Amino acid sequence: MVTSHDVARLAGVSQATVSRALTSSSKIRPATKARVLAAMQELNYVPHAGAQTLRTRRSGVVGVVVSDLANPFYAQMLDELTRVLSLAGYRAVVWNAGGGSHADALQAIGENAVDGVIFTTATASSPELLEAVDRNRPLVLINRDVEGVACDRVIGDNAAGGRAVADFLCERGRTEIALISGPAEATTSRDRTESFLARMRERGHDVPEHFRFDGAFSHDAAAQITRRVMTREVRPDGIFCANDNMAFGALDTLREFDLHADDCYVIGYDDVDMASWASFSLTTVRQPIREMAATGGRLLIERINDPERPPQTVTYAPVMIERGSTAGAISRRGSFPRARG
Amino acid sequence: MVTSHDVARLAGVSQATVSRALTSSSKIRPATKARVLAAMQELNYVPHAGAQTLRTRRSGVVGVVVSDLANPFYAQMLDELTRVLSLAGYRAVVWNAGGGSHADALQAIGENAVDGVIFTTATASSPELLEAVDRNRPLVLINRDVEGVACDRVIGDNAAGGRAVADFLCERGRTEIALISGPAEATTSRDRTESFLARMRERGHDVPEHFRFDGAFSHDAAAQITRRVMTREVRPDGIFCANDNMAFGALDTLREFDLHADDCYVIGYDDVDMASWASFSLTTVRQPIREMAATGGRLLIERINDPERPPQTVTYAPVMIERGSTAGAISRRGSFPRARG
DNA sequence: TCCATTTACGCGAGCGGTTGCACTATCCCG
DNA sequence: CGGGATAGTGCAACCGCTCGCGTAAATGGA
Repeated sequence: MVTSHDVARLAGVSQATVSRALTSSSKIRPATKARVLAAMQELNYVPHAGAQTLRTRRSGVVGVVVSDLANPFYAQMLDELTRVLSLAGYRAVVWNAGGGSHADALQAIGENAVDGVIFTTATASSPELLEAVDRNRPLVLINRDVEGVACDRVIGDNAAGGRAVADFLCERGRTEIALISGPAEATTSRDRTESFLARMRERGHDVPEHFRFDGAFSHDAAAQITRRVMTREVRPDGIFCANDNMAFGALDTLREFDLHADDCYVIGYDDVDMASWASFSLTTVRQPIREMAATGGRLLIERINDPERPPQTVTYAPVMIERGSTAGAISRRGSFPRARG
Repeated sequence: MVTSHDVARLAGVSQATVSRALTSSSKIRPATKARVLAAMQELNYVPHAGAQTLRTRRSGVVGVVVSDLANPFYAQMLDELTRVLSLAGYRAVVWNAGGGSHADALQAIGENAVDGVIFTTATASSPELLEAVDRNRPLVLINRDVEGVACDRVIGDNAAGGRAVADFLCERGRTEIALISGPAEATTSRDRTESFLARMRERGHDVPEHFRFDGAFSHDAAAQITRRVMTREVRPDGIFCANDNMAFGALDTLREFDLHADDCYVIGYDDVDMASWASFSLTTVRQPIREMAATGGRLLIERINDPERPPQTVTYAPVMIERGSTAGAISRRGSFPRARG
């Protein structure tokens, strides 16, 4: 391995000067800097990241915690995050879902392996998280509102989104609605569904227990639930899914049964890219995923550079996007269910 | 920040002994180890990753280069990779696509910031890559066959897959085929399409120039191309897309036009999760994505632990998966949801 | 031309761990 | 009960880089 000493020897300067040629802050004569850089080039010198981290307490790495990359919402989020972070000169290490990824990420920040962490997972608080916040670790929560925790976050107004869906459905005369929510721990799902239910109740169209389901944010679970509910005696004329991924599952099942928007509206949440594909044409509530990701990245970097900055919360207003899955006349067109297995 | 010295003081041992309590290899009396661990616990001690890397020349991090997380193929690949790597005690840093990500990743390995790199991008060779291989850096290529480069790789037999598609189509009597290939640099696309074209020619059904397109692995580009080709005087009765993502685009357009498998088969490549969704029901060539990812992870770790191990190539045989997008006998049904532009 | 001021570079002390070596305490066996 | 082997711990030298301090060189003004 070639070190700064080797470069120094070749360039005829001290090792410290080699270091100065790298850190733009320190003063060095242009001529010598050029000589050093030439020597680096010749030797193919690359500074040792670990050594730099050890001295500077900066790793140039940030952690990103996602919960399921098979879910396009997280994939798009990560896509944008890696993009903006690398533009800002940071690398991104990714923790994927399951089990201990939160604790792992917080441990990594303790190890000085990462300069900060972005959580995109929608689960609630945890002792480790609170402790990390207490220690003033640079943390950003995207799409996850933990009350009373002083840290940066960027969120969509899920409660407003849920109400918008209720209003939309009622105004179209669809009031027999099935609700497929996400996992109980996910605050995003809770906010969306609770405000949805409250608004439906306000409007006099309470959603009965037997029309409420937990789809765990999963395509297959939602498809299954839809199958169950659409083969019942009393069927809904609309389904609200707490995210797009589940809505795709619902649409898949309806398509199997040869059912249409006429028969049953489907509404999702997030507006991932696929929602606009012709095969789905999904009515949904738009969250500006890429913008939220970019903002999250920005907030984290600002905080890394200024740990004393007061925490900020950036909120995005939801926007109903109307597409084919809620198009068509209000009246039902019979002839169902007709399952194909 | 609490260091091993602090722990040593509290536990009444030397700093070196604290270190020994961490590295399982070194000998230490169980009693003292327990005392040290207790002290660590009390002080919330976490070893400094950078310092460890500096001494041991191991970072416990591996790099993963992907080219587009909005493409579910890469998302699933990364999903599995992060899973197996974290199981093996490694963190994963992700480079995303565009421009310099290859060079960045190879630089990171030079910085000792990562112990190895997995490339999942299907582009051809590059000088930097060859140099890194020369230096015996731990590298694994997934889904990317660079000839004459001595490094580990895991690939699907793309040529066999392309031929299988040609045979499948011809045996069904579909011979007016449009081909939507990936970007020219992608060896995977080249292998699939060239062998496909060769086999079609062998069978006496040459694919004319005006039925060959470059869809750049992109959903929207493929949708666009399909729109163009299906509004011509002479239309194909089948479309072979070099990956599933483009096939979804083709299906979307066919659906807009209210066309069905009767009118035009669609075949993709990869068999991502979505391909089996009822809305697509896409006939495709299966690559065992998750298994390939797991194998790639394993190969990299083996090589990190034994740099002298001769490079291995693991090849997976392709499997045609037949679904609705090539089910000719099924009668037309009304399209749902009906697209509204 | 000479002195005061600025600028550029070398020196060396760490950053927080790991590990070879030396030393002591302990053990086993005759 | 004594001597050699062994296990457990401390000491100190690094790993490669950054940066404060001090000095030599360069600069500017009179």
